[in-house]
Amino acid sequence: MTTIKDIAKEANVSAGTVDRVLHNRGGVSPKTEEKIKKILKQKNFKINMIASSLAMKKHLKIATLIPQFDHQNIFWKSPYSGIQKASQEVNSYGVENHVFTFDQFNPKSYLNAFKKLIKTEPDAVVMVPIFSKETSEIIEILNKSDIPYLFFNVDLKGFNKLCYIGQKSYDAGILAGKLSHLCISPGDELLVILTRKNLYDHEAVHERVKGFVHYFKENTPKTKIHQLQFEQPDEVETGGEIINEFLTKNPNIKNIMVPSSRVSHVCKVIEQKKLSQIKLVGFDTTSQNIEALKKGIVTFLISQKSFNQGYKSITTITNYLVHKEMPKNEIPTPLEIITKENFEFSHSEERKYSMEN
Amino acid sequence: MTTIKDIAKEANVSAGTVDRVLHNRGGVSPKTEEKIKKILKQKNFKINMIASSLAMKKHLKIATLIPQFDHQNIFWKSPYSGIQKASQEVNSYGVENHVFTFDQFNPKSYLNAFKKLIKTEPDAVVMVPIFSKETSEIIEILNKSDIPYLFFNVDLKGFNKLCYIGQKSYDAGILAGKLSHLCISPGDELLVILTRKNLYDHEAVHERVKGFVHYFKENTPKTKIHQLQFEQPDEVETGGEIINEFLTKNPNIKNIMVPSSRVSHVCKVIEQKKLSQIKLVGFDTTSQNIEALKKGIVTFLISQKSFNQGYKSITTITNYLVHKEMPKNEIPTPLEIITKENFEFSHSEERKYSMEN
DNA sequence: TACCATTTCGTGTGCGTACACAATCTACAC
DNA sequence: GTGTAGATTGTGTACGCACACGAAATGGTA
Repeated sequence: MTTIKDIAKEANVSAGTVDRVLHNRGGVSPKTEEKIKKILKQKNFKINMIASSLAMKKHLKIATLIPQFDHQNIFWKSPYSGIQKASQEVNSYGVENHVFTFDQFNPKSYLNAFKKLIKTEPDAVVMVPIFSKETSEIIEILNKSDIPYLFFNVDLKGFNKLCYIGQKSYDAGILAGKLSHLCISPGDELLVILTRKNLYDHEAVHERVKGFVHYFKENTPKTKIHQLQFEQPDEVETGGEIINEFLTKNPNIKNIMVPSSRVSHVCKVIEQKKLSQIKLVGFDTTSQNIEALKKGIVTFLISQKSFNQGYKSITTITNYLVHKEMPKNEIPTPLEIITKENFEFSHSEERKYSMEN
Repeated sequence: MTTIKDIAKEANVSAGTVDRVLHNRGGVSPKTEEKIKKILKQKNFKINMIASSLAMKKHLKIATLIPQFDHQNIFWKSPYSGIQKASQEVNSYGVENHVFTFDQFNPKSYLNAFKKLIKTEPDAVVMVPIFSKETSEIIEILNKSDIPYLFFNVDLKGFNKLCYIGQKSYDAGILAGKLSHLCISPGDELLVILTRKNLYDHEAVHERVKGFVHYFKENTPKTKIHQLQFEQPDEVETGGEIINEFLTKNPNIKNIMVPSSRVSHVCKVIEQKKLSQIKLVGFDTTSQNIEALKKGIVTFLISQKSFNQGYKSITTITNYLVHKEMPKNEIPTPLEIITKENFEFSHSEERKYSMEN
C-alpha cells in the first residue's frame, strides 16, 4: 500500500507538496506537479479514506426533518431507522445528525420543527418536503445561510437541492400495472382506491395512478379501470360499505390497486368472501402490509426501500460534506417487488437494526 | 463525541488503562476497571472505528477463489465486480485481496488455482466450493494452517466454514412457482428445462426445481409440470428441435421455467410464434437475460444479487479479521424479482461500478 | 527496613492525512 | 550585489486509537 510519504520520497518533495497536488490546492510549480501526478498514476495511488477523514475532523452537523410515525402512520418508521443507522456510522467521521419531526398533516408543525432545526446551525439539511408552500419559505432561509440540503422520499421541483433520493412514482405505477395485469384474466376489471385526497403524497400517488393507467392503455386498452376516492384521511376506515357496495355492483373487478401505503387498511374493510376472489396490489412494506401479505390477502407490494432511502440520504450528504463528493441530482431507489414468498429475505438489514435497538 | 482521553480524564487514569479495559487486555485492578466501565456506559462511549483501524494497521491478506467468466459464462462477472469494489474499499483498512480464478467445468483447474492461492499465505479465504471432492482436500489444508474461510453463492454442508453467503435455492424455487402460477390460467401446463446435468450447480438447480414443484403441489396440485433435461453444457444451443417438438406435442404449455441462469439460451432456440404465447421465468440478471427481459421474451427473472454476494463476502471476512466480528453462519441474499418494468432501478450500483472501470 | 516479585498503570510512538505556519527559493528592481 | 515580494516547498502538529515499554505502586518476605 503506497502512502503519501512514499510518493513524496519518490518525487523528492515533501508530503505537504503531494497533498497540495492531491487536493488541487495550488501553490505548486507546474514541473513538480507534473512529476508528482505521473508518479501518482504510476503507483496507482488512492487516498486512504480512513486516515483522511481522521485528519479532517471538521465536526459537522447534519439536521434531518421528517414526519413523525405512530401506530396509525407507521410508514415513517422505516426511513427513521435507516437514518439512525447511518447517523451512527458517520459519527466516526466526526459528523453528527439530529432528527426533527413534525406532524405530516400539519403545515404549522412542519414550520415549527424547522425553526427548531435552524437554531442548531446545521452544516447541511436532509428533509422530506411535504408541504410545498412552506417548503419555499424554508428553502429561502437555507439559501440565505448557504446551507446545502437534499430531499428524500418526496420530491419537489424548482429548488436547487443537492439531490433527490427516492422512488420514481410514475415508473412504480407502471410496475403496479404489470403486476395487476398478471393477476387478472381477459375481461376482468380493475379498481384503484385512493385513500385520501389533497394531501402531501398526492403528487406521488397521482403519478403512480398515471403510470398504472398508462400501462394498461399501452397493453390492454380495453381493460376497464374503476376509481374510488376518499376525501378524508380516515374515511376508508369507516367507509367500508361504500367499497363493498361498489364491488357488488361491479362483480368483474378482480384486482384492486391501492397507490398509497394503506392497502392493509383497505383490505380490512372488505368482506371476506369478496376478498377471496380479488387480488390486491399495494405499496410499501409497513408491518401491517406485511401481515396482509403473509395471510395471502395482498398479492404484491411494491417497496421503495424507505429504510435505504433514509440511510442513503445521510451517507450521501456526509460524503458531500466530508469528501466534497457531488451526488447525482437524482438517485432513484429500486422498485422492489415483494410477495409472500420473498418478503423475509428482503428487509433483513432493517429488521436486524430494529432488533438491536 | 467522547474520546478515550475524555474517559481517562473522567476516571483519573491514563488513556492506556481505558484501552486495556476496552479490549479486555487485563492488567487492570478490579476497582478501576469497574469505575471505567461505569463511565464508559454512562457516556455511551463507542470506539471510533476510523481511528481504530488506522492504528491497527495489521496488513491482512485475503484470497478469493472463484470461477472465471467469459462471454459464454458471463454469470461470474457480477460477483467478481462486487468483490473488486469491496476490495478497493477495505484497502484503507490495510486489507488486500487477491482473486484466483478457475474453469468452472474443470476440477483440476480448481485445485491448481488453489495451490497458487495458498502459496501467498493468506489470512483468510473467500471461495465458491464448486467441486465437492476437491473442496474436501482444500479445506483440510486450510484447517491445518488455521486459515478461516467462507463460502459464497454455492454452499456445501459439513465444513466448519465461517459462514455461507448466498441464495436459499429451495425458497427461490417456491418463488419461481408463485410467479409462474401468476402467468398461467387454470388448465395450462408448465415446462421446466434443465440445461445441463451433474454439474456444479446441480444442487442449487435441483433445490430450485424441488421448491417449484412443491409450490404447485401445495397450491394447484392438478397443474401438470413437464421436464426436459439436457446432459451436456452446450446441448441446449444445438438442441432446439427437441424443445420445439416437445412444445408442439404439448400445446398446453404456457410457461417455461429455467432453473439455471441460462434462460436466454433457451429462448434463443424456441420458434418465434411459440415464444409469443409462452411466458418464461428464469434466474439471474446476466446481460443476455436482461436483453431477453427488455424484449419482453422473458417475463420474470429472479435475481440473487450476485454482485452483492461478492461484495458482502469480502466485507464480512474483513470485519471478522479486523474487528473480530463473528458473522451469522448463514447470510441469505434477497430473492429479487426483476421485470421489464423495474430492472433498470435494480442494479444501479453494479452498473455504476462497471462503468467506472 | 530493605528487597524483590507482581500487579497496576502512564508515556510515547506510529498509523496516513490535512493544514497552518515557517522556511527557502526565484525573479526582478535597484 | 543586495533587497524584497511572491512563488514554492518543508515542518510540525493534530486527529483518536493500539500497543510496547518501562515506571510506579503494591504486597509479601527476610
